Amino acid sequence: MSTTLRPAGETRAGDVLARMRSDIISCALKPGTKLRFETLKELYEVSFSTLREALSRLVAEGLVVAEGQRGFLVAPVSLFDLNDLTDVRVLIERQCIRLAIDRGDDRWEADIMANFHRMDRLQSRLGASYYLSDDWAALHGAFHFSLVVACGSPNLLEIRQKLFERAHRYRRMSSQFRPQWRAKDVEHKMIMDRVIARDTATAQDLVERHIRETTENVIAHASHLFAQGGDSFGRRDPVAAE
Amino acid sequence: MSTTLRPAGETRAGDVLARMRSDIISCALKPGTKLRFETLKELYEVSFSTLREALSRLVAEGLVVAEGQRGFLVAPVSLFDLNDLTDVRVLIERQCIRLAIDRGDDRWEADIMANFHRMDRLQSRLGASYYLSDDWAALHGAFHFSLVVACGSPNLLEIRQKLFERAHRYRRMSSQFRPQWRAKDVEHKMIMDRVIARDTATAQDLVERHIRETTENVIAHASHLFAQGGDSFGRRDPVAAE
DNA sequence: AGGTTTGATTATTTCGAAAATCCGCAGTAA
DNA sequence: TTACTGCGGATTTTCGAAATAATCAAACCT
Repeated sequence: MSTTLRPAGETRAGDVLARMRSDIISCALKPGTKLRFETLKELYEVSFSTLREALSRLVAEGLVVAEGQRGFLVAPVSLFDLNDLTDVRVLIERQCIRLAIDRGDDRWEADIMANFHRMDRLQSRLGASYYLSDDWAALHGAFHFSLVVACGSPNLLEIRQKLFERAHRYRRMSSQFRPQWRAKDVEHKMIMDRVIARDTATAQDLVERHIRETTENVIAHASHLFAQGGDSFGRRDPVAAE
Repeated sequence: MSTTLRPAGETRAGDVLARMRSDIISCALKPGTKLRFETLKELYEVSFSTLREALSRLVAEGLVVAEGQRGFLVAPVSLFDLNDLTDVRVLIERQCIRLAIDRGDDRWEADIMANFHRMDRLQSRLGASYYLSDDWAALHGAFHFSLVVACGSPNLLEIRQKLFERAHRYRRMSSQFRPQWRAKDVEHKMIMDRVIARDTATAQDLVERHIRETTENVIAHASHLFAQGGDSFGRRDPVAAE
């Protein structure tokens, strides 16, 4: 499971939260799985209350759903959710990019290049199967984050981060079946170039295409996974007020 | 405090969650307040673990912040946060309106009119101080929700709802100092008319103005409250990655 | 035979005590 | 005086058992 071995720093519940989040995103805990307390207690070596706290927070992040008095389960995946998620991500990411280009300074530009370089180097070191690596995924996430960090909006960044993580779960679902990923590195370089050139419109369009094409790839390679669950696939009730 | 007395239906933690959320939004629990467990245990008549679960969820909703191993406190307010919140709300709400107008059907239109009517009637019944009423606030929330419910995006609606609640806290902060609110009902009617007429551009602009003017009113009447806390006011560190 | 109620089993939810951690203060040394 | 260190009290965090609710199946009634 998760290889995070940092007992210090924060609370134990916070540690379990981070590990569970990682395990859900990486699909070590599969979508739709019932989360039984006894099982989890063994897996993460903590007690009921601590688990409950971690689960509660994951519910609010949308990675776990709570069913009345019938426990928790890993948030199911569906074609509908993936498409909806993609549309919302495009909206948020375009705004982030726009603001970041408006407000970013030299230090921001340098940070982007540094992050790209690290991602790029690891990519060539890992070869064709880089997309399976959790380390690469972390650097990939850091690169995309560095592009928008200068937007200056904590709220926007927080929303973006949660959506990014949920989307990562879908990417991860499909990656184990995908023989080879397309040349994302070229796209990343183009996005970086347009962002640093402060070419807002083009940068936004490139990022939107980047997101949408990834979603299309996921659907092409992993859509058969959505049907297996039985429930929660296809169109959801659109009047799902909270 | 909260007058919600429905012990049945959901779990006790869910009940406490709802009551605390209500109390924070209505400023019965003031921004920046330290949330001591002993105090809360008396207030809500539950035990540590149950409180902890409710608090954890509120953290993820942005209404409470957790400080390492030093407990929880009601999320502080600040001019910076209010402005940021407003900008993000405008982005989200404009998109919701656009999609709802695209996708809404007759039933949706009827629902909007019904909600407006209920809000409008209560408003005239309450007279000049309607903005102090929690009941009116609930109907006001329901009206705005009905405008966008047809957007068909669960993710968008969920984000919108959380932002709306956080904004409501700011509205509430200022309402106790505001001698009289401007004629919001006229604005609401105009928004409804343009939405039902499927006049997307105008409806979006009206909603944006509605949100921004409310924020300006809050700042005009309650900005002095932001300074009292001492910390967390004015510009925040823009590189506040999570 | 089909459907419903009852009761045993399993899982979740809640509780309050015990362990771990933090904060303030006094005492000491530089 | 200022900075560092160790103790006492208060608060948070964690734990596992007890209470509560849901599930499943067998027996019962229609």
